Amino acid sequence: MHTFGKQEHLCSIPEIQKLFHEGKSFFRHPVKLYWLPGNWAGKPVAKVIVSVSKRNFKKAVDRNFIKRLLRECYRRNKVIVEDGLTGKRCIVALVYSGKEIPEFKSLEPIIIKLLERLVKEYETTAG
RNA sequence: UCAACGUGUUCUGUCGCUUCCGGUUGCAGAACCGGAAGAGGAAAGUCGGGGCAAUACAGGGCGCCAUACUUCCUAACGGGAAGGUUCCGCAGCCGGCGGAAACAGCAAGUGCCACAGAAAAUAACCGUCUUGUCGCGACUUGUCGCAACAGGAUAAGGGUGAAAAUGUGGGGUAAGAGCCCACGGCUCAGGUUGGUAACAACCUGCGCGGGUAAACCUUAUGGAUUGAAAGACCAAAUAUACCGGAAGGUUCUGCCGAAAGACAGAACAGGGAGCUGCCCGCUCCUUUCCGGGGGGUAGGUCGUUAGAACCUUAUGGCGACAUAAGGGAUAGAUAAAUGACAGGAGUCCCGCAUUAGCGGGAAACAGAACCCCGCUUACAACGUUGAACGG
Repeated sequence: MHTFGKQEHLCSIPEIQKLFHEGKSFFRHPVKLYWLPGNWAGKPVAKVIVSVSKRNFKKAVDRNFIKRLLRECYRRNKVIVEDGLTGKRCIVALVYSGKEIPEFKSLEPIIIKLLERLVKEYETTAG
């Protein structure tokens, strides 16, 4: 139910490059969300990648921690996307662009808002 | 306080991640269930060295780079062990202890040495001594003294400086000087003794040359380059060299042929692209379909986790370490797993009580990326050991 396995990760290099070059994005401090509609036949509704800038966090420990938080937030709230976009497919990137190490409790509501907005935007652009 | 070494919190619940094993369903791709394992002493910096891999490579010289007291250890190292020398510290000397060293050569050549100083390396500014000329003075009348100018000798004294030409004493001399002598210091050469050696002690002899090689350089030794994104293999889609099969407008020419026809070339038609808002026009290109197929992209598999490894004991060695015997072993990700939340336990700190206790807070440095051996740097708290001496 609340799984976040390998299938739901976005791993293909060309797809990632396409997402960051052509994808639409919106921002809610301190996380930026990129997205594009996908067109595969398989199971997951969304493939997700998380990213933290090396410029803001020099230590690998800090970057790993933030990525784990982002992944955890998505895992707990991905029902929003699965219910909102049944039958559709999309690829998503969550980029942390803040400069301080966040806490789980403050980060989770932001992710919820972002995912709700993603569902709305997808419906207005795709029809 | 400093230095060295060691340890580097832990348990339960809920949800979740990666790998492996087992089971169920399914033709299969997969899905689900259960179980096991899952970051460090530095995983870091990527600074040495090696394994491994690819490429290059007759042999030699020059060049370039690295290293630089000695012996030993090691697969190897710029690492380590033991020892030597010099310097520093323990208020002075000797011993002892501790620490530091880019510790081969400036006595092979070349260069450089700020400021100050006459001068920074073929030393003469002041001073000291002396010769000549001219002048002045003295008197015992051809000597002495003083001053100026010109020349010579001199490294004893002065001041400058980080550093000024071997130190002290004596002789010597016009004044001086290793010029000579005594006792020292240092360099080189030779020898004796001890030591594997660096070196130390002593003896003899030539000598006295300032510093600087993290200046060029000289000597000796070593050195191919790249780096797991190395490299090996499998390989969708799309385009396609090449091969096979089928179909392939009209006319003319050449060639083969009796003919049918095949091949080649040209023109026209057709198709496509460009110029343009459109037409005309001009330029360029020229079969189509099906099958095979090589290289090769996305992606995947291997490399890829048992290794010069670790632990214990014994033996050898001052020691680094070596040898032998025995023992325990599952991290393998790849836009990159090892987590989040909640609640305890232990440790430390603060406050209140100062006997149990209560409340609050803190837990560093830091995240495997082919694998090893080192070095360097970071580090809360706790534990162990050592440290400022003798005559």
